[in-house]
Amino acid sequence: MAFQLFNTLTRSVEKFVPLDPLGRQVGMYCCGPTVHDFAHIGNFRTFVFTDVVRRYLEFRGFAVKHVMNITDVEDKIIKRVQQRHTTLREFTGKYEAEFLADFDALQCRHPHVLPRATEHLPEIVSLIEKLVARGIAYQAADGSVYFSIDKYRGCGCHYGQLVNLNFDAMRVGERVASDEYEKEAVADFALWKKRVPEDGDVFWPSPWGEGRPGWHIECSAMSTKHLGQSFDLHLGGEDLMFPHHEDEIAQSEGALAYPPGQRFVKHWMHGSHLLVEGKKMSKSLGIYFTLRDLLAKGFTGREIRCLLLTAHYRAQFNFTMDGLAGARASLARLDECVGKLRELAGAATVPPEQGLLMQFTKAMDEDLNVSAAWGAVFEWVSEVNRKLAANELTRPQAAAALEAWNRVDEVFGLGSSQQDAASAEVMALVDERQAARKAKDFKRSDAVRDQLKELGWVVEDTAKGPRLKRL
RNA sequence: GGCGGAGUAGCCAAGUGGUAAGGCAGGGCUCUGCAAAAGCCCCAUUCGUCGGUUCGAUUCCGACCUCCGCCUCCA
Repeated sequence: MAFQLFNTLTRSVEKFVPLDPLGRQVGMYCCGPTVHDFAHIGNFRTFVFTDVVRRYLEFRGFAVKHVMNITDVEDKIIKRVQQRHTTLREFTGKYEAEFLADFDALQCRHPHVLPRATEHLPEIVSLIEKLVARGIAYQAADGSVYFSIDKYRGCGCHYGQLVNLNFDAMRVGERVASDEYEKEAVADFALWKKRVPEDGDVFWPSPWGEGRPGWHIECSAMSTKHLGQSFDLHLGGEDLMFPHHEDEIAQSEGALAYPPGQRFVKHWMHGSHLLVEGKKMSKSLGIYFTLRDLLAKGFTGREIRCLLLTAHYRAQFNFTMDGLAGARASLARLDECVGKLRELAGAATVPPEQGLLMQFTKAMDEDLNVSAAWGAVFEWVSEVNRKLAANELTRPQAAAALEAWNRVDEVFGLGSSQQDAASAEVMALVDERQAARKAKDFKRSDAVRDQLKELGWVVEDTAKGPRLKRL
């Protein structure tokens, strides 16, 4: 069985083979957040996707170095810093902290390196210098430095690796009036933006005068600094394919001397976008959620993560409240089964049961087919439940099954539900209900059960006595 | 206009040239004082529409319809 991933460069599913000759180290770069506001659920779909890629690589035995940038200087950021009369550092620091709190709530593993654009000015400037030296970048009359796609192509480089481009047929100037720029060609993009009054004190010195870096260049500078000039995986949302990632390739392959056959990134992956309640997300129409909106509605990070994990990353996914309720119900079924296994398994340590792991691996090996993987998990749940009901599971078997689930959950990252301990008051009610049941005072015992329900607890009568569950 | 993706039960969602995984919701039964949980059973003769290829297509080909994404700083 081979581990295969879709590669945007070839538009096909390919066997994943790392650059490392030993086949062990994997360098992975993910385009991180622009910290100008709370991130929304669409952003988090992408981050959960990248988290699963990383976790599955680790599950497969690769030693992953995961780098995710923080874009902490950009047009919107600067505008808001001015509006709020604050400093760049203070403003971006707040949203970066909020982002990481959300990241934690969704149980995403932290990247090993979280580089910030503003902390990589020397690397950025040096990369632009290389491009200028090679004649691929030029300083325009407006003082900004641009990347010349014509010159780049003149060097024998290929622009348009991720998307099929036809500049003649493009609707130029749809979003940005082309006459605002003094670029040689509309497709050229900014590497260094000259300081303007609206920038306030957000600027850095450079050989081309004071200014700030363009957007794309930071990712080229930071990824190659932390992962080397060639690395295995680069991930992001589908909207980043063009121009962001295409420009990253151009900057990197234009500036750095790549030996024949070697390139900037071996494998590009892009996550598809999200619809909310069947509609495109729109801030102006209020069709979007931040994570805190959903937490405020009483959903947990793991429920949201679970829902985001139900669809394949390249398929458009419709995020709905109904879906969240469904995720909650299926998690409850899973938790119930795992909880029973845990009770039976005790502290026994045994190797994991292979059946589930084989089915799971088979599904995930095919470009992270999470739906098929869930299918395997729930078939396993049914089987475990059947054996538990028939009393056919020995302690070591339960421990082996539990261990298999734990391995699967290293990838899904759902963990256990938060069960806080019952208070003395609750325990007293449970005892009172037991006494009433013993005396066959069922009216009283049902009343106590309702009381417990109001306190947020469900009591289940099992062969081993009452069992409490959080509502 | 250019390029790309998708249409599978009430909802979400896999999949295959040989007759449709799984989850949620729903119905019946068993267990239970009653519940809950769990088990058992039922729940798409059908995969956007129309043609074509084939012994056979949801799966391949063509046309059409619908939805979605990118087209210069949006995950």
